[in-house]
Amino acid sequence: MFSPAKQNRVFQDVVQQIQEHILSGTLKTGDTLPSERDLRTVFQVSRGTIREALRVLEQKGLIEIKLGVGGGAVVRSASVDKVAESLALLIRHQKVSLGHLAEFREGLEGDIAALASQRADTDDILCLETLLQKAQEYAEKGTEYTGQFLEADRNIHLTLARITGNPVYESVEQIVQGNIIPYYESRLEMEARRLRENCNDLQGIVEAVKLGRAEEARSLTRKHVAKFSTYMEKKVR
Amino acid sequence: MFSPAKQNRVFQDVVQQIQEHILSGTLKTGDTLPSERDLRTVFQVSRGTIREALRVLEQKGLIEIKLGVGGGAVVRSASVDKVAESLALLIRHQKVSLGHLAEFREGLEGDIAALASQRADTDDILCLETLLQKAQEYAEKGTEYTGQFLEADRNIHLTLARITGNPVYESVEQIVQGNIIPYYESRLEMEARRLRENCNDLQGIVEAVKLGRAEEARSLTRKHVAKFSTYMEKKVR
DNA sequence: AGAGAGAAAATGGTTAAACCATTATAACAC
DNA sequence: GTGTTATAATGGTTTAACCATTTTCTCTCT
Repeated sequence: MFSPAKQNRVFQDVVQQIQEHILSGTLKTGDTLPSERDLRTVFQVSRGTIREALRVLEQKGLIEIKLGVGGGAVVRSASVDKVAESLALLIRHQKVSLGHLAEFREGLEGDIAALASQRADTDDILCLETLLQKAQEYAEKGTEYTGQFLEADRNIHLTLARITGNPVYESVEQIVQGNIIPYYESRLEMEARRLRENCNDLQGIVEAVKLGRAEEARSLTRKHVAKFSTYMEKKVR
Repeated sequence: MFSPAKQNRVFQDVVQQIQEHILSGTLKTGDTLPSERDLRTVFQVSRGTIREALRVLEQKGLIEIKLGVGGGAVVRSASVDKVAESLALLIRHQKVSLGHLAEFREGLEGDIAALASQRADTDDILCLETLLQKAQEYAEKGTEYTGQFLEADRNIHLTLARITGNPVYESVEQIVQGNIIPYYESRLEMEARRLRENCNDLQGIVEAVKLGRAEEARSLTRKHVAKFSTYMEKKVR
């Protein structure tokens, strides 16, 4: 029925006003805000208050600060960095487990692969096949190249996300990968046999995408991702 | 090869030190940091600098500030709020279209429904059936109750997300709904027939979840969500 | 005229001291 | 005891000053 009464801190109003103008487009990416001393007169508050507001906006990823003449607060282009950062904090605080993230990833990558199958053009396929070939090369070179293989694998998934043409999938994919891959790399030590097995998975996925078989691509991708998660669980135990 | 040289702002060092102690567990949830005036002497910096650091930590969701005697910065239990907030900012800032968000939602809700089917216990089913009944009542009352019907629909989806037991799904679901529902409500004016049709969709989904038929639940849910999106597109044109 | 050095100015970063607003606790009056 | 009031601790805000960095302009030397 009631919502918590808001704290009336002056800097929050400053944050709110500037944020609205950024989100509504009045302030565009690359625009520079007035200097702190000018903002002081605009908002009729002290410089300290202005600076607290700028710290919040900076932490939200909406602006960055440049020094010197002509410097000041510059409106940033939207990026996934801050989402990834706060998700990483949650994981370190153990509110979200890697298992939860891996499960989410399984569904996510499945949906992405299914959509990509329906939308990939010949250039996209070519790109995927190039990446696949790299992955195969690293896989054949053996376990010393696990890192490079995983990077190729990661690129294939990112490319699939790009092929969907949907920026939401692209961003979420980046966020999830940014938080889950470091764990894979530090904890997965695959045998050569596993590397080749994963590589075959990837080949099957690319093939399904090429042929436009959405549900097959989804299913193969889910199994592929789930396999990684299973390795993880064994290692974590 | 090189990474960007870090800016040496004093408050960032303060942030870093406090954050490390929170994440490492030296500072536990509920602990209170020393007062700003004490921190000033601890870190040997001015109060303004301390306050800028506290604003950053607050925005990260690591602390919250209480007023008055015995107040100060209290270590928070990490929550998904900040991830949700920054993801919502990203969506708004990127000017993600409703179509993209709706498409993402289709996959998301499908995955959620599939998982929920495998995990719902008898209490969960009861909860879903109660919500379903409410939705049916509003649907029968006609188009004046579209708002209430949509709220019931929203609750069913949120409940399914909760049933997965995966906080990632729960928060992503909340974010998507928070960014997409306002548009539905302002632009959708359903005919009575459509209301009942949607209601039947929901009934089918709940039934599939009850019987543990994951793929059926996924498929029905995708169609249900896609139907909303189609209405939207017609209205937007 | 061109190039380099250096001064000047704009701007963020930091400090210090003071006062206001809010809140818990202690002291006091009944 | 109980209710009220005073006190003190603490965050919120203001002001004024100075430092550090960076750009731009100017001047000097060749």
